Amino acid sequence: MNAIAFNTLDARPFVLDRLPAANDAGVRMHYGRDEEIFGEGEASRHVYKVISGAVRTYRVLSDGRRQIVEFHTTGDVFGLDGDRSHALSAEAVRETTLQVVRRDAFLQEQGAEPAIQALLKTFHRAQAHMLLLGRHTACERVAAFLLDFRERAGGVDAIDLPMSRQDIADYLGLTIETVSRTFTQLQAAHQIDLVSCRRVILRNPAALERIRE
Amino acid sequence: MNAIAFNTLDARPFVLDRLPAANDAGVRMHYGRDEEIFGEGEASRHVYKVISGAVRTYRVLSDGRRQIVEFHTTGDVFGLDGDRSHALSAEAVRETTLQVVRRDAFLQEQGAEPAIQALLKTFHRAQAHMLLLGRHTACERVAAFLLDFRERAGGVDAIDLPMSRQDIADYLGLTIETVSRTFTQLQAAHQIDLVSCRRVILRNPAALERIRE
DNA sequence: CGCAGTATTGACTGGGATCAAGGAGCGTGG
DNA sequence: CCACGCTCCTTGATCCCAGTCAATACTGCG
Repeated sequence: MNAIAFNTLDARPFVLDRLPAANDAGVRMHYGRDEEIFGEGEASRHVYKVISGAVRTYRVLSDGRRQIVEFHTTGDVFGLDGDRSHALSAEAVRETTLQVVRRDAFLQEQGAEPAIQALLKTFHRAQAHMLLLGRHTACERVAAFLLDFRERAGGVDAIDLPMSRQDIADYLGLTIETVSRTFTQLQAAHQIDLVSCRRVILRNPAALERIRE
Repeated sequence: MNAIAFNTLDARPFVLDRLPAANDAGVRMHYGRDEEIFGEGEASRHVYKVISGAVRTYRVLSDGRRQIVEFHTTGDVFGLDGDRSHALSAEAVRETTLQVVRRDAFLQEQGAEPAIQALLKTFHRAQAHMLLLGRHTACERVAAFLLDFRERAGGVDAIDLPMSRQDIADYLGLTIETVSRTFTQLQAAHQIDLVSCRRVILRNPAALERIRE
């Protein structure tokens, strides 16, 4: 009853709350492109692990600017933003499958060791991203972004970006035009190859690392 | 013996490692202005709680730019940056007393609940700071900074900043000149009063909140 | 084919960085 | 007590990177 009363806008948490409590391993959920996973201000009852696909967590400021806080890809855990309620919103960047577990179960399982490890990892990512946003040029940000996704792809030099230019811009604290221009520059410098706008080949990762610092 | 071999540059960890293991509540340490608490790359064996004073955690980039990741004041816990070794350096902003506990003891105590809470708090601060650095004007950053320290001071409108303009600049991702100019602007707009360069009175916190958004 | 959404490119603007000079605070020593 | 030197802060002038505005090109899809 509670779940119905507090979730009239969204059927998903309702479904989850009805799951047998014994099922601590959680449940798999599927989301389509741009589908909302949770919204800022919603009660924070679950933790999510990416099985496949990609997720963006973000915040929209009062003037409409959007800051993407993090992209989560296969294996990443997210949803621990905020205390009792979410400080961020989360959406699927593309077709995405998630493992969803109850937040309290996740934080308490097995001496909380997995929870702490996941939290530490997310925290360290956030710190790294903060350092990037501090005082870096557009070129440094884009280079760091590409190298990050190269690493996530297992070190392969051909990357398929799941997200749009707008997503990248909002993640790096730049405009879509600046991101586009920077890609073009890097291509002109023979450091990347833009096969299509979503498919990038890193021609010279070492040079990108030098740019990133 | 281990402790001596691996800490010839710094006597402090040596001292800590020699403490009886039974003393899980930790030990108090005192640091003078600008004194290093730990350095980037050092083994990450302890967690710190601020008893009094203020601490900055930061990273110096290869070109000399410094990004201050966070200021820690009374009650804050820090030192969980990095996994086995510190990703950041930490220094006392001014005379500071810390409670120092062993990292493993801290992460395992009482079902790890306090550790998770401390970690979540630091994480949420990092997220908030990231949002600030994303795409905000100098004015918005400074306003947010002042309101943050107002809150830390318990909501009093007269704030004594423990740190220099350079520290503030490196924290907000601005230059010292821009920080100074912004303070001057806010004073001209009667929103703050600069009694001295370290002592600020917030004349109109509501206006600052509007600037911050 | 035409349409809509997305990406690229160009011209111009502006906020903050940079370079440079001057002022304020403060401890030290005569 | 003041003079001196040092550090930190403030102010001014100019420059440049990225934002803004605008037009064009690309892409996928009905």
